Amino acid sequence: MAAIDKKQEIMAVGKLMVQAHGYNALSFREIAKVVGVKSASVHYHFPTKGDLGAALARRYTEDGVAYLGGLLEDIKNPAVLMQRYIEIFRSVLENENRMCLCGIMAAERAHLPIEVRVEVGAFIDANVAWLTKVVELTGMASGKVAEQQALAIFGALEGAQLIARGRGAVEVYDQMVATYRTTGLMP
Amino acid sequence: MAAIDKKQEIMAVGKLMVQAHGYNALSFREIAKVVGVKSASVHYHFPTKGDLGAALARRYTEDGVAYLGGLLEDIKNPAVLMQRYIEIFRSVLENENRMCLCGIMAAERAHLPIEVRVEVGAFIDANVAWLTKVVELTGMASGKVAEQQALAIFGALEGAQLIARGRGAVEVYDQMVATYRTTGLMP
DNA sequence: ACCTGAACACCGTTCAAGT
DNA sequence: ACCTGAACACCGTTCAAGT
Repeated sequence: MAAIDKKQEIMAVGKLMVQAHGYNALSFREIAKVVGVKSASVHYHFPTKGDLGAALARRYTEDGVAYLGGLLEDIKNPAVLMQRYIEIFRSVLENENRMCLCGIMAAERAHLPIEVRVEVGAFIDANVAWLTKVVELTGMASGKVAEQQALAIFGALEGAQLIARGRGAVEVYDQMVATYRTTGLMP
Repeated sequence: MAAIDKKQEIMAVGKLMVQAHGYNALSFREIAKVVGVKSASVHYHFPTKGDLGAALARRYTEDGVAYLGGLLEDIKNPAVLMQRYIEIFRSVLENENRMCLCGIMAAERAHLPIEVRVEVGAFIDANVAWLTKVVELTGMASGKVAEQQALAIFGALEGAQLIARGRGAVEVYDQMVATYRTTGLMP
């Protein structure tokens, strides 16, 4: 069988770099070393760093959407759905203190090339859309109000992940989520 | 009168750079150009980039603590105190879409030098301590529970600022805060 | 179609040398 | 005490040249 596509290898290596240290830690020279080519070759596949970043974010969103869509088909209980969603954010944190690829990019968003920013926006939109459905399933709210609550939930979880990561303690994430729940922000 | 201390000038320029684009956008060569010296001279005042970043964070925390302390003395109504706190985050966003200097650094925390990380941690601690007092004033909670709620509020506001900034829309911040309030996360 | 070497303009950092 | 020039090892990017 043929060797794995260089393009796929580059994306795999790049994804880990971003999750570990953010977009600006993406290094063409570093990727080249790991993949076993020269940095100019990486530019052949992804002309600019922005192209690579955008490709990573787009792929990540596609995978996430597929996964969340599956959950929505399999599970009808909104509390369980939310629990699963919370666990996604948690498991990424547990995995070498990484962050959701788009979450960390959202944090860097201001100094991101426009093409990456667009993909990160698409990720946020997809998440809020999914959360809106879950909120509606709970009967807590519907329509515009449900969407607003979904956005608030997303923002709160992003913030919790960020701070827990800064502390290097998953327990901080758990604690914050627990408070979000008891205060009624999320089911 | 003598020219302003070069060290102070460097810090003033550096502060704006971080608030606008984050820690990694801090450039010794760029600062040197603006201040009118060579980059090696900036290193004379702040040996490493970490030293400069830590100094900026420490100063920012000191100023913040002084301001918040003043609020606590002048205002006894916790709802008003919280309103003021929310407005601080909001006004920074309005000011050229900047972010709280430590907020943006908190987002970058994972790839920050340790000495900067410590200062950012001190900023978070100071904010949570202040928020804990406000929560206790409301009578919503006290002791450990109040502290947990304070942490949750801080994280939620950070998240809201982050996302609103990404969107480039202050209204998103307002909307999220409104939801935090109606759901009972904060007074 | 894919890769490379070499160059360009950027970094932070170090250090011997100047005043 | 404060500043500088020059060097070092890093960036992303470009491009003519190779297979």
